[in-house]
Amino acid sequence: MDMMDFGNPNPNPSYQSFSAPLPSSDFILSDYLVLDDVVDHHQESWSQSTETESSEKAASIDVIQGFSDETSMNNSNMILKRCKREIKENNSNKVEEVKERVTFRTRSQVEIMDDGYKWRKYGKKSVKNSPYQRNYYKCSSEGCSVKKRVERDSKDSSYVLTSYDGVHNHESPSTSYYTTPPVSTLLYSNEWILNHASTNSSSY
DNA sequence: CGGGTTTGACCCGCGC
DNA sequence: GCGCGGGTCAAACCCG
Repeated sequence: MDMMDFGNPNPNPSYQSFSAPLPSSDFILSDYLVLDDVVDHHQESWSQSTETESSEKAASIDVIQGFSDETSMNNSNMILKRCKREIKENNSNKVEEVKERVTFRTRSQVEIMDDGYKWRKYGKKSVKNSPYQRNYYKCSSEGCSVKKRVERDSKDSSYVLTSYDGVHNHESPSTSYYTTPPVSTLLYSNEWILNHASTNSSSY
């Protein structure tokens, strides 16, 4: 299986290489979505509506704001859905358990994308309502529990859905791709999107 | 031989 | 309680 550089679709707030994807071979980055939990909650449609989703999960918090203008986002080939934080209640105490999940939808002919981190495949499952199988990967770095799921979009097989769960607690093995110093997690969530929404429009 | 992949089994949560 | 589906485990296998 060919590997290809995917820029860095990585929820790790410390790095920012999105602006410098290195297209190679048959990788086509002509359409790009940043989504949250889209696989779980929006299977019926990839339409670009954003108005009704936040009400689906009362515990969800939008950390991305300021993109009401979908048209402008479309023009940059990158459509932001939202990033959420899930809050879970734990017995007596209300514990805020942050589960960073970011889902990317990428038009690609291959499913393996090199995002700068080293992944170890640990499972593969067939998915209901999809002819394609979902692959499960863990970050192979010691002590890092970041996971990702990769599956092909059942509605449009030319797209690959990549979901990242968690945040890397280490640097990417290929730090040469990264140029921006670390910023705080929540700040990054905004800045990362904002920067690329404004700078990527002519990248592809 | 070490590290990654494959794949069937197992676990768990959820809906009925 | 039961079945289903998603997620994970781990032994076997593969490959450099």
